[in-house]
Amino acid sequence: MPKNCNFIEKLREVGLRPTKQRVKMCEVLYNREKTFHFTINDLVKLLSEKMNQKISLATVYNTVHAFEKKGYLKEISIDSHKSYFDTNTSAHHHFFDEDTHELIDCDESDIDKINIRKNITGKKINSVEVLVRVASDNQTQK
Amino acid sequence: MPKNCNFIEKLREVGLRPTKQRVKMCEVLYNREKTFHFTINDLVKLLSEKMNQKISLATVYNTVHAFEKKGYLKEISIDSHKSYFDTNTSAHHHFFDEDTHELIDCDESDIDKINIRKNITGKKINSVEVLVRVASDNQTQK
DNA sequence: AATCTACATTATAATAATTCTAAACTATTG
DNA sequence: CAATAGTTTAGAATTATTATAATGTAGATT
Repeated sequence: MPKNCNFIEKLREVGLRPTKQRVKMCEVLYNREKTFHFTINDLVKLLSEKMNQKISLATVYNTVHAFEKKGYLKEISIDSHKSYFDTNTSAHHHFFDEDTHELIDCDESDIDKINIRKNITGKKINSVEVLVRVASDNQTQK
Repeated sequence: MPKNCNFIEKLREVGLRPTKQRVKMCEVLYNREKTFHFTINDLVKLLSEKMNQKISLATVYNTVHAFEKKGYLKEISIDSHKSYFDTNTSAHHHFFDEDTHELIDCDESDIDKINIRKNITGKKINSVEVLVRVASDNQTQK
């Protein structure tokens, strides 16, 4: 979703009613310069603290999953027990900072196109994603 | 850990006492032809059903984490809310079958070496892993 | 081989993330 | 502006995991 677009229209386009909770969540998620990586907990905090918007936890879960299903959010796999989401829904790779637990997007140019030589009969490739784990240079490796 | 090796010795080597629970878990995990991918739940089931070994859930968690810390197991990132582990602890890539939720190892030859051009100041790369999601050919894409 | 002690195991309680439920609410349709 | 189908909500339920504290045991010491 582009920044400062008509969120009401964008929600209607995919068959989601533009409730005030959903529109507010769109503003928080998409009105930013860079793509946003977050956990549900991050988002709830942001909504309540920064926007003093009291949206029920269940609604945040519902909405994030609705946005994901409609292609407005993407879930990212990290080995924690939390789900991370990304407002950049295009196929792209990530760095994960193991010190700060922050996700960083990779540009197209950062990693060459991955060539998969393996083929599994009857299965098609849905996505190919690289996760690069980084950590502070001056510390013992995990 | 190699198949049919001296598990008692292997445990002692890394400072873990070879208790009967740990040795039994070694047998279940490492006495196989191919590498084994599992969740804690899979492992508990295997231990109780196939081996009729009643090992407490807490011990399974403790032991899996102990084995991981000592480099005998590796955690794999999948977007589920469960942790997946792999008896193959070398750096390697995976296929994830979204239909069956099964993990499949990639051979060295399946994917070219990944070249990372991005550099984050003060951070070193700990690992680079590719996850290829596959699904049945004749179904609507997720 | 009996004893000691630090490490392990265990059942159970606690916590954390997420999902479910069912009642109250609201955006849209007619 | 009433009907209704989709939403929101608080709170309960569920699931995965970790903590606790009592009991058990491997390996060292006598």
